[in-house]
Amino acid sequence: MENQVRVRFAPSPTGYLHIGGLRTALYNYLFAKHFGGKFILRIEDTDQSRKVEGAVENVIKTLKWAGVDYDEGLDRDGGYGPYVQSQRLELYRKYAQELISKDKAYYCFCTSERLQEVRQKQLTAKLSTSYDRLCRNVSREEAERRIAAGEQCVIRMKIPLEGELSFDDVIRGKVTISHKMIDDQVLIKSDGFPTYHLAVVVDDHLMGITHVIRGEEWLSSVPKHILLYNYFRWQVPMLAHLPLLLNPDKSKLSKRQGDVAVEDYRAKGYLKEAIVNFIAFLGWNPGDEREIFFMEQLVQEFTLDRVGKSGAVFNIEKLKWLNQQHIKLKSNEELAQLIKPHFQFAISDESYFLKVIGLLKERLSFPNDFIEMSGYFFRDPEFIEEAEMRKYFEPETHSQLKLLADRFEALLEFSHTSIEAALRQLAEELQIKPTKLIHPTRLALSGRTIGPGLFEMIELLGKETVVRRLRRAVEKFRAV
RNA sequence: GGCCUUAUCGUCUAACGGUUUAGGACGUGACCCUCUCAAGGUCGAAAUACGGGUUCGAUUCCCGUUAAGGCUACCA
Repeated sequence: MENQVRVRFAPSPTGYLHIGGLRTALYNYLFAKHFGGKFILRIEDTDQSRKVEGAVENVIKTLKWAGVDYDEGLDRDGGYGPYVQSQRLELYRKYAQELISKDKAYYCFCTSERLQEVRQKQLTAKLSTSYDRLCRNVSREEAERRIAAGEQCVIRMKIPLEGELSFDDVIRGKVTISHKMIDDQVLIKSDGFPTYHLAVVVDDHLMGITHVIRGEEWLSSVPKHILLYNYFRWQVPMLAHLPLLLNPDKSKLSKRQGDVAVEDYRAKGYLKEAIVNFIAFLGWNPGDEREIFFMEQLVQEFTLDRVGKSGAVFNIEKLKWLNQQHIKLKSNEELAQLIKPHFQFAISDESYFLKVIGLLKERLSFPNDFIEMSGYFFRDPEFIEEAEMRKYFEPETHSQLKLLADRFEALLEFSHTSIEAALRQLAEELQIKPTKLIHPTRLALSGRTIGPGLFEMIELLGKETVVRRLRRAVEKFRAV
C-alpha cells in the first residue's frame, strides 16, 4: 500500500479538454493502471482571470467519455481532498509562511509597473529577463510593517545565488540547470492565490503523488520545484516529461491549425477507441508491429521506458484510418447505438437496420457516413441522375430489366446466391455480359453507382421492394 | 537574446554497437481481386540533418555545427 503508484492529471479549467491534455491524462491513467495504482484528477484553478464557466464539468465529461476515468477527484474523495486548488488556499498560505520563516522566501512589494520597467531595461540591454531581487533584502520587520500598513505584496521564493541543480527525468535522463538561470519565482500572488509552482509541489506532496507525468513544457520549471521540495524537506517524486504534440508545421499543437478540442473530434465522429489508440501511439509504441490497441491492452503493455523523447505531429490521416479499423471491429449492435441518434428515419425493423449496418460497415470511415450511404435501404430512391443513366443504359436495357424483374419475382428462395444465379442465367440467355444487367440494376434499386455487393443488397432489400423499384425504373428509362 | 530539450522515410515509429541491402504503419504509385465503391492482397518509391571523434565496427556512445520546439509572467 505504501508503495502504491499515485499519479495525477491536473488541468486548469480554461475551456475544453485539449487533445494533448487527453494524451497526458491517458499516459498517467495507463501508468497507474499498469501498476495497479491510483489515477487522480486535480483541478488547477489558481488563475482566477482565466477561469471558464463549465470547464471543469466539460473536462470531466470528456475524460469519462474517453474511458480515462479517475479514482480520486472532486466527486470522489480518496482522503486527500479537496481536489480543487481554489479550495486549498489556506494550505498554500501556510506552507508559504513556513518558507518565509525558514528564510527560503520573502515578501516582495514591487509593483507590476516597476517589474515592467525592469524587464524593459533588461530587454533593451539584451540581458535575460528576470526579477532583480530588489525586495530580497527587505528585512522581515520592515516587510511586516509595510504589510500592516496595507501595502500589496507577493511572496517570492529565494533561489540560491550560486551553484547548479541536477535532476533525473525518467524519459530524458539527467538534466542540469544553473541556479543563476532561475528566477525568484512568485509563490503567492497579491490576490492570495498561489502560483502553479507552489501549488503543484504542495499538492503533489500532500496527495502522495509518486510520479509526475506531464508535458515537456514543464521541464524548465522543474528546478524551482525541486528547490521547493528541498526547502520543505519533502521527497521529490519521479519526474517524467512527455514529448509535445505538434502541429503539421512542428510547432506546439494549437488551435488555428485545426481542431485541438477532444470534443471536436468526438463531434466529427471519431470513436473513443480510435482516439485513445491514436494518441497512445503518439510518443509510445509497444515495440513490435501491432497497431490496433484497445484500452485494456494499452494498460497491460504501457511503460514509460517505451516513451520517446521527440515531439510527435498529430497526423489526422492515420487517425482516420484507425477510426475505420475500429469501426470494422465493432459489432453491428454497437455501431447502431452510435448511428441511431443521428438517423433520420424511424427504425421499424431493428434486425433489418442491423443488417444494413453489417452490409455497409466496412465502407464507413465515420458512423455518420452511414446516413448518407443508406437512404435507399429505407425508402425508394428519389431520383436517378441523367448522366449516370446515359452511361449505363442502352436502348435495350429497359426490356432486359423488365425480364429481370420477372425472374426475381418468380424466385422461390430469395437469397443472394439464387439472385446472382438468376441474373447470370438471364444474361447468358440474352447473350450479354452480366455487367450489362448489374449496373443498371444497381442504379434502379439504389439510385447510385456505388454501394455494397449487389446481390447481398438485393437480398436484404427483399423481393417486393426490388421488383417494385425495378419496374418503376423501367417506366422511367422508357422515356430516355 | 539566454537556458533547456529534441533530431531515422512526407507523418507516427522499430533498431537499446555487429543478426541491416535500416523493419512496420499511415499516406502515396502500380498491380491483383471484382458488379461499382470500399475492404483485402502483392509489389514499388521514400529516411539515419551535417562535421568531427571513440571503436575492429556506429542509426545507436561523445563533441561541435545546424535546425526545430519548449521555457523565459503576480498563466498554467
